[in-house]
Amino acid sequence: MKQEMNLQHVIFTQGMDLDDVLLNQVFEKYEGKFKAIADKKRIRIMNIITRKGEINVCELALLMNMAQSKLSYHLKILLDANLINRVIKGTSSYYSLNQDEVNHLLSSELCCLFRPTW
Amino acid sequence: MKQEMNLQHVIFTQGMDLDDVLLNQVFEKYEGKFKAIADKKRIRIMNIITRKGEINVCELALLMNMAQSKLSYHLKILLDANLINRVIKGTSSYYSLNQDEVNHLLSSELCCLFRPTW
DNA sequence: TCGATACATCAAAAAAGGTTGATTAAAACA
DNA sequence: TGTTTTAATCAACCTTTTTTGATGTATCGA
Repeated sequence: MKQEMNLQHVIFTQGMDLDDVLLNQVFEKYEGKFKAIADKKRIRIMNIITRKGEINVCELALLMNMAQSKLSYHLKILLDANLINRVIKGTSSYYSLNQDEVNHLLSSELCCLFRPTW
Repeated sequence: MKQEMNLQHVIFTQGMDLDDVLLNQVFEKYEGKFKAIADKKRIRIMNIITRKGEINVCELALLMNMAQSKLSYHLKILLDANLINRVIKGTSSYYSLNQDEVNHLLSSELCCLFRPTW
């Protein structure tokens, strides 16, 4: 998912000026964030995390009615996109929303879906 | 991409209360919009359209350095998600940004990428 | 009417993403 | 130390999305 600075990238960026290269990096950054959020299961996960404030995989699996491995897969995608945070306590992983990141990404209306105050 | 009101859907929504069903519809709606924008080529298309105000496929193909059929494919995805508008003039299709939709979806910072005033 | 232009659409192939069940690893506790 | 709990990871499989090159359709000008 994440674009490496590989040969293809180098070839692609030849003949582009600096502005274009920088702009392209911005596009790639947002592509990653939007890909993470572009899934109704993951939107629902974020919504539940928001309402619970903090939740572990076990409890989330029950609420989502979803197998643990599948959940871990989706949580990793959200975590890699920096949309959620993880804190490990004992054998459990507790996840919470990265409110700042979400606020900087989504419209204020949309953020309602991911705000504890409702 | 678009979820139909099929048997699976009906089974899925059994045992959920009305709030859950409605919330799920919201999640599906945003899944669609985010999927459309979760691609750096399409983000770049939107950015170019924004700066040009209005542009046809031919000119866009030159600027993007992209085959016409591929471009039509991506434009259709953005159009279906209601993120851009199309007006047909003669044999040409002119595309422009759906500013309202974008504003309701993205943070004001992010909207900068899709505002003519820069 | 006969090309030429502009664009959408199609079917097949390739690439990316998601699911599944099993395995691994680390902490907790008897 | 042996067992249980929690969650991450893996490989095989399946599904969805994207690319490709070709074809279809409508408009325009000669």
